[in-house]
Amino acid sequence: LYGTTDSSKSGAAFPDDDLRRLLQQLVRTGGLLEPGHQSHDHDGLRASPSEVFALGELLEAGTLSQQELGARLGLEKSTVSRLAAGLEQRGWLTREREADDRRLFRLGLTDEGQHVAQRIGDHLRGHHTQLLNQLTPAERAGLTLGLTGLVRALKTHHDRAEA
Amino acid sequence: LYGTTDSSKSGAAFPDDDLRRLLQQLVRTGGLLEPGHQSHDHDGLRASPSEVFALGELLEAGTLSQQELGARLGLEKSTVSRLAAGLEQRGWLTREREADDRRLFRLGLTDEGQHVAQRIGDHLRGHHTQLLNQLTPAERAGLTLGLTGLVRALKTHHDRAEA
DNA sequence: AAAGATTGAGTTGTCAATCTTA
DNA sequence: TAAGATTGACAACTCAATCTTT
Repeated sequence: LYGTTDSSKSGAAFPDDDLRRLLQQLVRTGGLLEPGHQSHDHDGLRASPSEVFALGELLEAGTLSQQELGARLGLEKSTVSRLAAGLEQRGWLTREREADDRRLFRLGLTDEGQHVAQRIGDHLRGHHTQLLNQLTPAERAGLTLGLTGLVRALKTHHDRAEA
Repeated sequence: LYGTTDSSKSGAAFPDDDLRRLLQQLVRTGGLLEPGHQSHDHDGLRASPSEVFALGELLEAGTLSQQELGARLGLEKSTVSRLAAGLEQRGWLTREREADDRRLFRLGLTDEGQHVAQRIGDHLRGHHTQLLNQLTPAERAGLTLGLTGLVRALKTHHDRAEA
């Protein structure tokens, strides 16, 4: 995309064309989170990718406010609001007003929610492991190194835009 | 996500936890295509990420059917239908029924569409180059190697699911 | 039938405006 | 005022059903 054609016009010569192409392919194939599907079955349990992530974050953190969850997920507070409402309705999540500061909701997993999070987490782990096992050790090492740098670059870019 | 907690339960020990965490961060921060924004301004031109990609594909390919464009973009034919309609309305794209087989639309860029594609392409290239310049050479090399492998793995996974 | 494109319904997200508590 | 959460309007998808040409 925007790769081979007319590199003369931009004048500068972009040496990392290959890398850019790869990123685009990656984003498009998407498959990192089992793609295309906007929702997702594990053992008969249905959850959207964001719901899956949310359960994972809560399993890891114990309890979170909606804001905190939103920050971890990279989602708007409004999205988190509806997300949490949905999970609550399915009985996977509890929302209790904080005693100290009643503006906050404290989100936590129910017993069933923990069970679900655990099952889905295992499923995802397995899927990812299977994918990564198809890479050579050198590819895995390179990916780790490269993505670390890329995340750092994106983060500074993002932070700069906020200020 | 699903990383530190309770690795005992799955029994197998997942050695590539770091890599999985990185991928998740990447997907969430998203910023590869200038994130968060669901639409996107360049030089006063407004286009969604998919529209940007579509223009790029057409610039590269010359003409495409909607199916072909959808395949390259990883989008449903229905999405492509509305996408193409929108670009046509803005005067950036032409849709002509194929003479040989009138089921197909042959999509092509108008002169203005080519101009826009060129400008946006330059902008994107610049953005990506700027990002990648923040990486060390080793990180760039690793990223290229690792993503090549990952794209391959995702592709085989995807192909297997189709069959 | 089968293949390309379209249309309608539902999901997941954003952004902007509002409500509520501090 | 401002911070957390909610609501309403809209965008960009997917999926399933349909229309049109082969």
